[in-house]
Amino acid sequence: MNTAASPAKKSFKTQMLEARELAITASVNRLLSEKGFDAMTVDEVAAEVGIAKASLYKHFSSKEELACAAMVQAMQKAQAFLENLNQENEAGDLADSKRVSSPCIALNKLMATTRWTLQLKLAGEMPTLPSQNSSLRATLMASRPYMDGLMTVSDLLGSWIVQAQQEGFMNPALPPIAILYTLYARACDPVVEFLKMSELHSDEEIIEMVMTTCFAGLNARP
Amino acid sequence: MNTAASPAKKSFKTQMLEARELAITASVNRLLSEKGFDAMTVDEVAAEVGIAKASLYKHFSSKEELACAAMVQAMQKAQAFLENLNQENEAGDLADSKRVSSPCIALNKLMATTRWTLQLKLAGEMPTLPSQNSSLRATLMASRPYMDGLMTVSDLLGSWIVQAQQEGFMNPALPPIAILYTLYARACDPVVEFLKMSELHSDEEIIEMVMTTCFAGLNARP
DNA sequence: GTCTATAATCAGATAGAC
DNA sequence: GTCTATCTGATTATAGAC
Repeated sequence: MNTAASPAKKSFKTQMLEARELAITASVNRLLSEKGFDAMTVDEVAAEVGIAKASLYKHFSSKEELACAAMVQAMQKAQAFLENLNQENEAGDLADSKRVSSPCIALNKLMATTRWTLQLKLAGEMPTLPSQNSSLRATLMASRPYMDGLMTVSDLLGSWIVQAQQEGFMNPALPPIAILYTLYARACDPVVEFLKMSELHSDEEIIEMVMTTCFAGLNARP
Repeated sequence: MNTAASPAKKSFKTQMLEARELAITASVNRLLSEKGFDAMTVDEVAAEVGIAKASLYKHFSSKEELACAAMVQAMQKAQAFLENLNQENEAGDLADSKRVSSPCIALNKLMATTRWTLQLKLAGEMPTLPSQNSSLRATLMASRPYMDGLMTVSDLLGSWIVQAQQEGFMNPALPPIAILYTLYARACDPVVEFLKMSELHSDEEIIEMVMTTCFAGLNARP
């Protein structure tokens, strides 16, 4: 651990190491998004990063740890996005006097987050969640950084959901937890892949369709 | 193939064989629903059926064929359900004079189908679709019975979707294919499992919540 | 820390007796 | 057709030289 007095002291070696590990997690992230945890092999990761498999195991003690590191990184990225979104809107509220006490902000934040999630997914940067009982689940649940990130993200989204319900923009009959899960599920929505495979629509159109079905539903609105 | 003149001629041996294969597909169906194709092992199937693994391979030439047979059976079950639903409603229309030309029938059929799908899923009888590129996909796409069933089911659902849109009950801005995929996706919706794991709601409540988010959306309705 | 080579394990598939 | 025993290949993980 570095002291605040010598922040640049870790430069050479550790910086190289961190860069290498960043390259690894980036590759893992892409492969997790493309094939999922089970189908991804450690050989593939090593090949894509460009180092020997044994070297990978010097950085991460198992395939699960490897995937976990990538998931933690993705979770922290999400956390940063959400917190930034929160501050942006608060700042906007204060600065723009025309929008003072503008409603619908909580819903807009939730929609912006969902849109961002879908964009990541279409870009192949969204590691698929282990919805089924995988060996990865245990590792993730035992990972403090992952669980902390998940908790923070869930708390933020949860507060926006409750707010949007109180403001009358989201269905108050739905338990917030059900809404939260429904939004999380957009990160692994097979509809996105199916529509992408059909090649009938652009990425933007796909996002808008999924956003519509998610928030407005399939039924017609008056 | 039996002639119509001797329908009972296949009785003993082939009947036993068909019963055995039915038991196999039933076990496969359950395991596919519980763990998915990749996580399911042939050893497990053999153990659950109560025969040796080698005996399984006398019936099915590969793990893919094994799963395919179960998927075909599930698909035919779905087809039967849909066709029955179709006839039921037509008969009801003619018999009950009060309901003649009653609208909303197409939408009701779609909702009934979705509800049925969710019930199957909660009962552990819905084999998970190979959303990611699995070796199973190729086998399924090469299977005439499966593709025929899929086609029939899709055509029926598609016609109901278009009708519901024309009658003003479903969002006409959404391409029918997007609606079709969205309904298919309910068969592997992780929200169902998440809510089930939370143990806060009964199966009926879970179904109603997912139905609401699917058809009415997350947003409030006026 | 990185490499090559290899161990260890597990799962799909098969051989051959009955 | 069913069984036990075995083969084969793929994959995770490690040993040991550099």
